[in-house]
Amino acid sequence: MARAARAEAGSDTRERILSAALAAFSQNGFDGARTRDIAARAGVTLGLLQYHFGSKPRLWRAAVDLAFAELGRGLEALLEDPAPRDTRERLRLLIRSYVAFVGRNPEFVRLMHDEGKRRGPRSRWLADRHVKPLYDRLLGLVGDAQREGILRGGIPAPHFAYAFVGAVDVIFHQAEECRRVAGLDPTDEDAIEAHAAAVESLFLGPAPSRGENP
Amino acid sequence: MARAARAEAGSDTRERILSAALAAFSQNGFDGARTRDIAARAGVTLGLLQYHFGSKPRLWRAAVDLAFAELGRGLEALLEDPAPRDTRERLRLLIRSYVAFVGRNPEFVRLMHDEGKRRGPRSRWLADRHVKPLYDRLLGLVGDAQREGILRGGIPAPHFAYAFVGAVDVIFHQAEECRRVAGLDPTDEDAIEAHAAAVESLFLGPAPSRGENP
DNA sequence: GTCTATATTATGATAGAC
DNA sequence: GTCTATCATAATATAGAC
Repeated sequence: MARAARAEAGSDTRERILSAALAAFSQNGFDGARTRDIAARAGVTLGLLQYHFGSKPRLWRAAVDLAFAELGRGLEALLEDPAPRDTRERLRLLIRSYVAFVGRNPEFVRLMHDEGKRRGPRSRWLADRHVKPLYDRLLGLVGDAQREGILRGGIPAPHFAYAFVGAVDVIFHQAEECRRVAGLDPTDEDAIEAHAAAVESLFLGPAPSRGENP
Repeated sequence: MARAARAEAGSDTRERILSAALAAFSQNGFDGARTRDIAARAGVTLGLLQYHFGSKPRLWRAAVDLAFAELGRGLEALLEDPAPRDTRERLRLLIRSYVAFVGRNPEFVRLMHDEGKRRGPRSRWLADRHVKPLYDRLLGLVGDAQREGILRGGIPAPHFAYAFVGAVDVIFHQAEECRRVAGLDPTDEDAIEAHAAAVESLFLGPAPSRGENP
């Protein structure tokens, strides 16, 4: 099994590089991230990055694919599997899960925001390959929930969708700023929980009949 | 008036450079922006940037100061001058003005988001000098409005504040992405208006007694 | 697969003429 | 104040040994 062993070892290194790249790109953006730094974080040398990924843009794309795969694993299970009682409860779970995912993986939002503001091939690749499918699903959910009267109507779905993801994402995207100006670490589990409750309350309205004090 | 004329000319060039720098830094981030490109956009040469600002970080700070000065002019007038009827109406106007400002000056949010995610001297300078004062005022407004029952209570003010700015900012920050995935240009005046209405509805609740159709 | 060079640009900064 | 060089460095990418 010499071949399998080699593949195994190589694949492990590949993953360490990818993980380091994800961290570097999300912290410093595409331009701010340095391939030398990524190699050092992964404990390898520069030449190996070139061997495995060929170029900085290719490495970036592989890292983005990884980030979205993690999001997929975090959300798919929820959306398909554990039978949600009704649409409202399904939405509530989705909000909770999304806030928890972003709170624990803020690098995901940072990657998206670094490119979402630009024109250019990277930006288009990201929008077409990853953002569009997510956006379409979110738009569908919002539209359905509005028609069922669960979400406030009268708000165009795109504006609703962007207001929602913005309300969730920014506190985690700006975690450093938040720590400094608000003295609050939003990535604490307590803060994640508090933010999930805040977003749920703002977008779903106060929970109906759960026996809490007025 | 030879001296004044020279100062005038110099000051005009300085402003062109600053304006070009603001555009470049907000589009591409600090690391992505190139001093050569900024010089070209301003119609001057590299040496002149060095003469006027000394270094790239100093130029960046000057551009950020400019962006926040523009925000200040956009909001101060509103917060002080045109007597608002009551707290609710004052909040409503503030929301409208902030959405309009961000919609017409998305570079402002992009500057903040490029640094708010990082550690480092630039990030700290921005947080301490510009973000903290704004944040404190917003926190005060939110707290007051919650006590008066105008804003939904039970949400910790920092979470409310970040949810609010996020709900406003992201659609404009991600304008390029939004055009591509949603087919909507959020910087259109109509879209700005629609987003202001969406945020107002989400955070202030439906307008009371304005005679619209159910 | 992994490393140690090295080549090639392109960047921020400087020096000095006008 | 403004421009035209030029410097020094740091980045990505390549070549080739092991």
